[in-house]
Amino acid sequence: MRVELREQVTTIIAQIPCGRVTTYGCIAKMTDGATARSVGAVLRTLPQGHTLPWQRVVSAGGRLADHEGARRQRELLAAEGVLFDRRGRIPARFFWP
DNA sequence: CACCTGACGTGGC
DNA sequence: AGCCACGCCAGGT
Repeated sequence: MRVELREQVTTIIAQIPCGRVTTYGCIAKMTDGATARSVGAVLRTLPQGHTLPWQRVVSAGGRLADHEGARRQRELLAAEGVLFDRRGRIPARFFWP
């Protein structure tokens, strides 16, 4: 993918406050031409040792995307105060712009 | 170049 | 609610 795109995406994710989340689609709209799928591609190919709060990126409707780290993601979010409703979804009040 | 495979979103049923 | 096409696009084979 284009380098500027990776930079835009990583920059945005780095700005998500602790205890808040945002979606792939939302990030995509903030960048210049990215799609939700390409945002996912960026997260998938992050280098080892990065410090990005990747756990704060969720799917539309506050659901967690189905991937290997989903279990871990849920723990990290819960640890920073993000709650899940009984259907496993994150309420809108935790969304960052 | 032609496929295939995803950390997606939306709309229809 | 759950399932399923479809559109989308970056990377790998």
